[in-house]
Amino acid sequence: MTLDYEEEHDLQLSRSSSAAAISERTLEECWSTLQRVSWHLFRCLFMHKSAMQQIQQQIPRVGLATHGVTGTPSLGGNATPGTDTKPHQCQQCMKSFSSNHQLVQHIRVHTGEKPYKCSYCDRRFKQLSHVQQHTRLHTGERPYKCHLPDCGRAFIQLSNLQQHLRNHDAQVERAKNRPFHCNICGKGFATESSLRTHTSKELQLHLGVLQQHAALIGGPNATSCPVCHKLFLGTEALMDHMKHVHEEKSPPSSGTAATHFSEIINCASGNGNDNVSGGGPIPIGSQCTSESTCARIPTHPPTGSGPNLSDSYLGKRRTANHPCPVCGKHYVNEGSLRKHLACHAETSQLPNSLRMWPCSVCQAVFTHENGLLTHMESMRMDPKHQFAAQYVLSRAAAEQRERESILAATIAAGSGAASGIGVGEARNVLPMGVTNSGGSNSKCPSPSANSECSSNGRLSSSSTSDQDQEHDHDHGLSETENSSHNNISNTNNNTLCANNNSCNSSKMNELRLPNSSQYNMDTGLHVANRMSLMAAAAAAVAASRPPQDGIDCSNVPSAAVQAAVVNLAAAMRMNNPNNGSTALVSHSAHPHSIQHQQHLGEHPLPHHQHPHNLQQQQTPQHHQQQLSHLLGHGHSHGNNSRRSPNINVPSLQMQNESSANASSVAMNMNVNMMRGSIEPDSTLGGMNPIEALHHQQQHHHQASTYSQHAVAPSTQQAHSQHSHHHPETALRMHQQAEAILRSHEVAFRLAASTGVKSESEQQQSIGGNGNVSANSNEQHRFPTHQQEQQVPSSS
DNA sequence: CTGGGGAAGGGGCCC
DNA sequence: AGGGCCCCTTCCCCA
Repeated sequence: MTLDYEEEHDLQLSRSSSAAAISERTLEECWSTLQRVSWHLFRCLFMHKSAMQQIQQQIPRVGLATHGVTGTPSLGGNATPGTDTKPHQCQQCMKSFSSNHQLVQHIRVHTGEKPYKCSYCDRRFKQLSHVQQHTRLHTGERPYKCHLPDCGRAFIQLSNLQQHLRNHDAQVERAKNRPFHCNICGKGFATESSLRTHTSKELQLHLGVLQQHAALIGGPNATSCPVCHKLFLGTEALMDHMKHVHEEKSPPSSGTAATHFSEIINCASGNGNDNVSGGGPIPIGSQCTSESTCARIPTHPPTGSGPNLSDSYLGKRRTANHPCPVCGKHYVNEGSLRKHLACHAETSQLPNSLRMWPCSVCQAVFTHENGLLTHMESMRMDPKHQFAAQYVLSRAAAEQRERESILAATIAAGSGAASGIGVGEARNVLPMGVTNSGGSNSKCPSPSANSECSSNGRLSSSSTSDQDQEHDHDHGLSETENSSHNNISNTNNNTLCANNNSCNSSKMNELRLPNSSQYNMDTGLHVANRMSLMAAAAAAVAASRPPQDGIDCSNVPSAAVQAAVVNLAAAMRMNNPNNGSTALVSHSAHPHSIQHQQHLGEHPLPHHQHPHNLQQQQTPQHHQQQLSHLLGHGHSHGNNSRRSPNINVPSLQMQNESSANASSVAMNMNVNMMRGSIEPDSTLGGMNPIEALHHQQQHHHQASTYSQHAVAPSTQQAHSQHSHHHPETALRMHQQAEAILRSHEVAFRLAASTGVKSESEQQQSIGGNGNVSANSNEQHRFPTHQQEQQVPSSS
């Protein structure tokens, strides 16, 4: 070995003489020489002596090779290290190849030669096959297709397909390794404990969002099931639902949802006391003081501000770096922050001055309607935006027509009312400027307008069963664009969309004067104007009837009282969750109805069954229960004429303050949501004024489909009065509503005693409000001439 | 940060 | 011997 080293040393010394000429060589030659020397040193150290001796014989030739890269083997036929079948060695990297062809190809790695040029672009390649492969980019050829069902992806390179298939396998494998699936989001988990951990978080998230949603549409006592999103009045009913429905139906792995939900409910109740009997809503983002319960419930990442429900959803993909100046919660963008600011009285004015027009598909938020329209116009060819764009743009066009017709109708109606307009005349003006002639549904130019979720681009119909809910969840999450947050938004959207009919009038008001503070006042005036028209029409109805039962004609309700009646009906309609909630839980059957059906031994209705059918099955006791929770005591139910004297007016006073506050919150929060477009009420023809009003108010709710983002804790009343910003204003409105209620008491007594209508007739018209309203609702969704003709005449 | 797809490049093998 | 094909790895980008 020593000899070998000496020999090698001599070799290097002998080269040192030639090294004097290094300066004359190119750097490349130096590098090549260095590589060769290094390689020989390597061989001196690790190879057998005999081999080394052989190498020494070869060294002079190697060392003297000028460029070291030749088409002929420089080391001889079997001198290639490690193998005898690769005689062709690269003199640069000393790699050996079995053929000169391979060596030449390899040498291009060093030389950078790219002899093959793409015929479509300027790219050049070292191998012809690479050019051919690259050419597929230009030709669009994707010869390698995934054979798996529901995939069908195609690839330019086979290796990419193979990798894709491996991904498929990996997904299946992951699914196998994660048999515990979350009932809410569908995610899989390897262990039940991890599922429980996740479920707790998920329930908190959903609970918050859904609670906002529930409060918005169902009043302060309403709450939603985080699993199936059904709406309940009070947590007691919800817990009962969770216990009986999801505990029983759920597989063992998902049964934890109900358990955890109970924990969270108790946790959210504050002190650990069973506050559920109170039926109060769970405070959004409330801090739990019950350590015994909360210790088992994982909390959200420590943001310093407690569980932030919205943040957690949004934060999955984006950074929440827009802090709320009031509570410190962080939001991912300014739009989200704006919406949140409406929650705080201190900043509630701000969002109104910065009202938003969010795209229901992407996260874009615009400060002007034109921005949204432009966005939709530009994105209408985008598959994701296609439906929403069509919907928004068509509605924008409809709104324009609507504004014109409103103006004309208001003028005409005002003059008509002043001169004692008849019912038939009123009919022509009451439906918000849309005459009852023709009967064609001109208000929904978009095919998606009838869909309940078109604003979101998701046109799936509502679902009733829990299975459908799960299905919806699964698909919602399978869409990568639809994060959990979006999923919730969809839920809200579904709910609100189905209630679309009730939102339209306010939406129309909003659209008339969309941007100024004057808008609110004018909105109220416009409402009042409509109310007066309604009252005039109602008065005409009453006047057209002869006095009965010896009632003095002087006691016949005056137009003002009739107006109060109508206004009350409006207030009741707005406040009563039954009207909306039948559709509020659009994607699921009305929970109360289902409960009631279950009590009656009936089967839950299929999801396509219209809500009004469910509503019809509600019991008066059920209404009474709801009345105790909601500001709007009355409901235009068939039995209303009997129950109206029992309206608990004082309770209104009790709830005024909270309702006013809530309404001030909701009004701000819902401005965005209320930006739903108008759907002209062409189907209202043939209704009496009250029916028409109910119908309009249903549209008022329905209009909320337009936007999906704003979900705020609010009362239903606040929802109905969203256009008023100040709590004082809301309070005044409530006081006025109270006065109206009192007037209504009188009016209804009069109406009942005078027999303006038989009870059966009232069930069809007023009392059967649910029926008629729902019919109108259904007409709205599936308008036909026949349906219009089926509307019972009020006179 | 992670997963997935697109694309390029290097090397082996067959004909 | 050389063209062509295939496999594999790696890098980059995007959601």
